[in-house]
Amino acid sequence: MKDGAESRRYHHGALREALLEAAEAELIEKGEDGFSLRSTAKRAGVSHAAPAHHFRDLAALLHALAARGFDRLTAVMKAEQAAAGADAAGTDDAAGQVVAAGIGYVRFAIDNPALFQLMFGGRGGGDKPAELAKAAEAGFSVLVNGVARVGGRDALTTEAGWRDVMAVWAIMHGYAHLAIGGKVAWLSDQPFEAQRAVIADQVRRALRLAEG
Amino acid sequence: MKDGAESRRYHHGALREALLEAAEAELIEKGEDGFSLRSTAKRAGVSHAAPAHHFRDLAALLHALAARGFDRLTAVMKAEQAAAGADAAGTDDAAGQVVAAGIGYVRFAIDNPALFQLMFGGRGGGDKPAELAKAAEAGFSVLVNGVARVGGRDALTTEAGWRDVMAVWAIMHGYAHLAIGGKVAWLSDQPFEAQRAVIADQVRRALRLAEG
DNA sequence: TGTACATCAGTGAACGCGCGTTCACTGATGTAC
DNA sequence: TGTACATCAGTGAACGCGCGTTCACTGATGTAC
Repeated sequence: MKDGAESRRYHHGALREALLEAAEAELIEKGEDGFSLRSTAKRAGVSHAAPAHHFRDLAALLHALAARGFDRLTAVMKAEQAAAGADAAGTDDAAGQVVAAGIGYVRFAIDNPALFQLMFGGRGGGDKPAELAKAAEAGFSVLVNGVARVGGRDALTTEAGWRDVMAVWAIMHGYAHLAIGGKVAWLSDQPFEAQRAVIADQVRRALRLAEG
Repeated sequence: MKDGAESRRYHHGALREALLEAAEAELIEKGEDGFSLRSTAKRAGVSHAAPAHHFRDLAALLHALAARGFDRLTAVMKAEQAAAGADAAGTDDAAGQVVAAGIGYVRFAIDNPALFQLMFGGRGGGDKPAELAKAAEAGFSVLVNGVARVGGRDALTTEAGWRDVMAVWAIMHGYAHLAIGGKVAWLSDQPFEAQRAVIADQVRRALRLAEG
């Protein structure tokens, strides 16, 4: 890591990162089944034994990949919130922020279906490392904070707040999962932009807000 | 099949059914990864080559298993509807039927997590047989018909009806998926009965109905 | 600036494993006469 | 009721495969003096 990111000296210098990128590409191409450590190493241009120096085992690699996924999910949600805030810094703002988070959530899922499925209950189970839990929680707290601003209360300690959070999360998650799974042809066929209004409507239902 | 269901003559007589039951047990014990044709055959007490006489290949077995799952999902939804109808054949009935269907949906998922995940986008992808699509549609139509009764319109040909259907489906599906995935400790720790009120509330939100 | 040495991150061969599938086979079942 | 025969549903051996992981190794990198 002494010289820049372009460095291709061998000892590779950034193999861990390269492996994670290769792993994600493999995941996209082959799906969760079909994914393997060996083909990931091959894609990274390295012998199949090399990853052992960076990841204890296959599960560790998948956990790291999932953690990165949660980081990106959080970033996408926040980016949508920022864009929405810029658009209309107006009256309905708090609800608009939750809607934006929801749109980001679904957008991430549709843009990264294989990763999304890995993150939520996919392969590499067992003892999740703390790093992964922490990344997942960061995404969750974007949602919780948004709902708290709408309700004007702590969203996790009151029954009503908790129900709001669960409703929004469930409806976003369900929509994302159904869209990814191709269970609803209409969803899968639409470009994402056409789905924004539907998602916004659904989040508002979950919060018991009037139609947008 | 000449004599009763108890028959254990060899030629087994009901190997296809026995394999499906063994496969489900394997799925529950080992999860989707770890599932294999060979261990399924072994569990059914038969050589690992025997299944080939009943299922073209592994994918065919999984598709059949998923189709059975959809049949049972449909049955559970209808059973909840029947129970709800018996309880209170009253005013709010149409909405109550959708709520009951939603409760049945989630209950099935929680009682059969591995099967539920197989049914929705799990392993054995590729060309789904018509039998599977038909079984899935039967479940879907329970939901659609229920929503139509609430809205008093065809739920699939109007935009508003379509949004109602999607909102209910998404929120049920998301709740089920999150509960199964153990993402929400609170959910996973509760007995199902304690979750009924929460699920009912969520379905009512999806339909834009007043609090139950 | 040069040399000796420890450490680190690769290599490639080898391991044992369980998998799905194919194959020739066998023996029981059901049918035609 | 008995016999010949086709069909069907099993068996067990064998195939080739890709997998995760281990191992002794090698050669480059970085450090101490």
